[in-house]
Amino acid sequence: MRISKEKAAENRDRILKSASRLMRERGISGVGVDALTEAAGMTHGSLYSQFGSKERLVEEAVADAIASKVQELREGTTLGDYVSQYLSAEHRDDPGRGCPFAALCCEIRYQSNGAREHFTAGVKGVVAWLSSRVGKGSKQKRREDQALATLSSLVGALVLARAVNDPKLSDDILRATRIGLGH
Amino acid sequence: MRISKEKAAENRDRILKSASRLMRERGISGVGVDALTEAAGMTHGSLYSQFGSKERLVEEAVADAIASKVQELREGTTLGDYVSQYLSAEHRDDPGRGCPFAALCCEIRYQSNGAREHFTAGVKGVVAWLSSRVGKGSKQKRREDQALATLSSLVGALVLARAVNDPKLSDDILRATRIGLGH
DNA sequence: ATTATCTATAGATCTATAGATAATGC
DNA sequence: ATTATCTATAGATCTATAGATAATGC
Repeated sequence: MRISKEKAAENRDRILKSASRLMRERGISGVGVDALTEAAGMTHGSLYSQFGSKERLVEEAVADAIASKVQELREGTTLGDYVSQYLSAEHRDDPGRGCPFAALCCEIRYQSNGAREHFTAGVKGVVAWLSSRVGKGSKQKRREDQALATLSSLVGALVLARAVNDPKLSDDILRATRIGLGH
Repeated sequence: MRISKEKAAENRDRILKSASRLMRERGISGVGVDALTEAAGMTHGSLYSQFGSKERLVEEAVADAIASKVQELREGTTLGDYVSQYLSAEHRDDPGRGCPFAALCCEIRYQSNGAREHFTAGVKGVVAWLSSRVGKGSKQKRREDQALATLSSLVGALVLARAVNDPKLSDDILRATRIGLGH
């Protein structure tokens, strides 16, 4: 049952998109090759012909997740929009389509150099984006520091809001951090 | 080869302490029952007589890790001390003895209710501690919000500093967040 | 002829249990 | 007699590979 080049490329992309979502929902070590390919409607064999190993799929999926989130930013998002969307209950409750930094920040330490490289490049990209909208009028250096501190707040708040058991505490973390960032 | 009650209690504690450290170093799903007991000088069989399951050991180890970190706080630590120690290169490079929130925040979602409960209670405890030293003179509500935002910044910065591949970026995240918190 | 996918399976690892062992605790 | 530990092993799951299949692409 050989498949056309076009169809094969589609299948590859479907595995990549499923992986990108499942990794964020269940963690990288929490999802096996069976689950990854089954979600794309295939058996695990095709993962190996398309990517060679789980490790390489993870690398591509990390890059893809970050790229598609950065894509969303490009179209004239303001800092205020970004912060309030980032620290919303909707974002907290939908990790699969949410920020890859928040979803993968703890696990990325145990991954391949390639995956960590993509993650790091992604952080630099978002920090650059934030730098251009934060602390208007300040010096370049000061703005980059503010961007780094802002990203830390955002990621920390989201991750903690997802971690705790108590819905009120979770809401409070998001709201208090929003206020702390001036939104 | 039965062991005295005293010795058995010591063994139990040694498993607990190893688990508390290994979980933070390698992640909960990154460490198996063999590694957990071997680090305490025993075979995996004793884990089951002492704790019944990995799940219950994890619950106790989460509670123990948090309790021993809170212990460190009690003795007249200032907010400034806490922040600069928290955001230090030493803390970043020694997760096994570091903050359990930063180490486990992403994985705790997948754990038992018991483990999440201990985590959540720990967060509340540290938030209360921070509330009493933050924004002197402000109203109670405002101080709690500041405490929540501070904890988000701390955890986010540490987790990101550990995640990225680039040592300079990692240092910058810690430094910029320290400045952002006014230290 | 090439190759994307599937099926079957290998080999490693992971959690858990059963039964044996031997010193403690009564 | 009780019980903490060890050893052996079950059973599940995980990553990866080999070989068969069958439609594409030349």
